[in-house]
Formats: sequence, C-alpha cells, structure tokens
Amino acid sequence: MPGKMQRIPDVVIRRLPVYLRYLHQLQEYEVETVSSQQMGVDLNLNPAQIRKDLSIFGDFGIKGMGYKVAELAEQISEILGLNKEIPIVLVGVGNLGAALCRYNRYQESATKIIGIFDGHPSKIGQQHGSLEVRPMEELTEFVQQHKVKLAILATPPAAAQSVCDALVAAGIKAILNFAPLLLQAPPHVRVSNADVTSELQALAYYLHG
Amino acid sequence: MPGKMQRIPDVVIRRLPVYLRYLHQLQEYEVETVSSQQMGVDLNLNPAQIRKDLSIFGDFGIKGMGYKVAELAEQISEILGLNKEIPIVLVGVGNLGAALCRYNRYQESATKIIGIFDGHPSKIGQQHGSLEVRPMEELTEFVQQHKVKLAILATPPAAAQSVCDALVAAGIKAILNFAPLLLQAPPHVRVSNADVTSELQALAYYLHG
DNA sequence: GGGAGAATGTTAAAATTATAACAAGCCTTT
DNA sequence: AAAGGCTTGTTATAATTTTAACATTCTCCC
Repeated sequence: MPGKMQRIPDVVIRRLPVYLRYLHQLQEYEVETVSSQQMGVDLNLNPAQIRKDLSIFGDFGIKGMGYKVAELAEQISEILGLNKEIPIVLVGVGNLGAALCRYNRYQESATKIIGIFDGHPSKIGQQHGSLEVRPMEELTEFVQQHKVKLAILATPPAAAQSVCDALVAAGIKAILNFAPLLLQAPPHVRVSNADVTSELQALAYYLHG
Repeated sequence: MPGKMQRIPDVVIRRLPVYLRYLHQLQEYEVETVSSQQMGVDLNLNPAQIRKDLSIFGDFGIKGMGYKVAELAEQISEILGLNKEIPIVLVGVGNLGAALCRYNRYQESATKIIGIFDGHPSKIGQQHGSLEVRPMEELTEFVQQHKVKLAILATPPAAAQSVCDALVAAGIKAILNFAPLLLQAPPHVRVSNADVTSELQALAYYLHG
C-alpha cells in the first residue's frame, strides 16, 4: 500500500539478494511454489521475518499456498532494479580487480562490469576478457557517457580516496569498496565495504570466544 | 567487570576491526591519544556507541583525556585474538583465490594464509608466493596438524558445500565464504558470507530508490 | 460447492541496538 | 593545591528490528 511512505531498512534490502538466489535455485529444481516456512528452514531465517520483508513491497503470496517461485523472483528483481542491465565500472585492475572482472563474466547477473580503469601506465591497454584497461583520465567521460551509477573500487589503499572523489564527481551513486580503509563520501553516495582483512579479524574473535 | 557473563553482539565485534584500522592509521601520524568524539567524526559513528562498545571489554579510556592510541590498539588486538598469528587455509585457488592469496601477503595482519588447496588436478603443485597448491586429500591432516581454525572458501559454488563439510569435519571453527550460495554448517561453526554478487545487487537498489 | 487445512499479511509484543544524558574523575593551569 | 574544563563509563530513553500470534482467505478434495 503506497499510502504512507516508509523508509525501508538496510537489513531488509540486504536480505533480498539472499531470497533471490534461493528462488533461482528452486527454479533450477523446477519447484513452483514455496512457503515462508520452507524458506525459513532453508535459509535459517524466521518465517515471520520473511513474510514481513516481502509484504513491505506488496502482497506477493497466496494464502494457503505460499509464493509462486518464478513470480516472486521476478518481483524481487524488479524491486532491486535488476530487470535491466546495471552497468558497472571497476577501478583498480590488480590481482583482486582482475579476479572480480572474470568472476563477473561467469556469474549470470544483471550487474555487469562494462569498463575497467587503472592509474598505473603499465596496466593501460591490457585485455581482460572483452574489456581493455583504460586510463583514469577517461573515467569521468566514460561514466557519464554510459550513465554508470555503480562502481567497484579495488585500488591500493593509498589511491582509494582520490579515486572515490573522482567517482563521486563523475556522478557515481554507489561504491563497492575493497580497499582497506574508510572512504569519505557524501551522504547521497552509498558505500559498501567488502574488506577481507576486517572480515577475517572479526571471525578471529569467535575462534577463542 | 567480569561479574555477569554477557553475550557480545555481532555488530560490536564487526566494528572492532574498524576501530583497529583507524587506530593504526593514527599511529602512522604519531597521534598519541584520541577521544570518542573525534573517532565518531572520523568514522561516522556515534561517540556514545564507541564508548559503549569499548566499555564492554574494559575501562580503556582516561577521563578528561580520551584513549591512548597505542594502548587501545593493543587491547582491541587482544580482544580479537590477533596478538598471535592466526593460521588460515584457503580452499579454491581460482582467480579469486589466487588474488586473496597475494592480497594476504601484502596486508600486514595477524591472519595469515599458511596452506592453499584445490580439487582440480591441474592446479596441484602450482606456486603462489611461497605456497604450493595442495590436493584436497591432504586438507584434513594439514588442518589438524597446524591447528588451523579459520578457512577461506573460494571454490565454485558446485563444490562449496562438500568443501565446507570437509572443513567442518577437520575441525575448522569459522569460514569466510566467497562462493555464491548459502552454506549449511553446524551452529558451532561461524560462516561469514562475502558474496560480491549479493553486495552489488543490494547496492543496485539504492540506484533508483 | 462446501468444509478442512494451510499459509499469508498484519497487528502486537519482545528483544536488540542506538542515542542521549549525566555523574564521576582525570588533567591542566593558575 | 584548587578549580575548571574535558571526556569517560554508565544509566536511562528512544528507535529499530525480530519474533510471536492471529484473523483472513485461498486451495484442495470430497
């Protein structure tokens, strides 16, 4: 019901891709419907939470029956904006960047890297799949020309903040940051940190707790 | 005060590495003390939250003065168990795995990859830095012999669950999972998901919201 | 076509997490 | 050595998030 605008919590948004992947898996097994109960068991989540998450966006279920897998997957895709291809630029084509580049090609997903950039002269022109590493000077124009709104940042930490500034200036709206530092970005730009070292350090705690 | 046992929230544990990195940065600039207020500004966090997080583990601050940077960094390291080296095995030496392997060498951190494994015969024996790819058959013995408790899983999704099972059976206590699927593991094994596609999909939402 | 069973969407309660407020205490300066 | 100004640790309050409960309604089967 779109009567009153409500802010949707981040935690909910972050669960949607989990639901979506699960539904795609069910589709592979040609399962046609699924209940929140079943989803809860398979995903280790509370069924009430799943129903509540989904009901924020609409009445997708059928009472007494559950959710139609294909239909729900379609709905979630639409909520996330994955119906049309989402172009991405990747900055920093080191080991990790190159790996992410290849990873992206194999994954079947709407999010697609369409341009890769690096500040180091020796990298320029290198071929990664169908993509050629471009110099940083071309970043702004490329982003604006292809209306790119999402970026992956995989540079060394020393370069990360200035690359971030350049991305923001070019009109990027969201950044997935692999550099191990806290990026400073304006509030309208969303930064998600995917820092391996931090993840490992947090896990370390549970080894002796 | 260790009088009453209290469960420490995950969110708090996940902020500790953030604090730690920040403190290390301050150390580079030879800053000796820092207040929760200053930390709050720099890390975009509420000062009260920072103080509360830290006070769970002890009284590290000095009233009227703040926290001694070096001392606090030391305390947090100890809380996380980073004082001694934490051995890690990495399973799946594809593009991503190899990148993580190199990444780990450059990062200065207590968490250290000491063994790398792959199920594909062509990979066995390949050299990555000082490490040689071992066959899966050696995993259990290696893990037990070196008392490894933490693993990075970077295999293709199809192999991920069986590798997970093998890791659990070998005595692994925590897994950082890069494979795009939900691992089933017993409750005493902590799994942290670092799934690039899911992260990107969640970010996609904010491009049109 | 009607009744039993099942599963949703929603409302209410509980639990968790974040923020604010403040008394206590330490450092610095006079 | 005493006072003032900071900043902590902690207690209290607010906000958010999770879980439970239930009335509603849909499907399936006889």
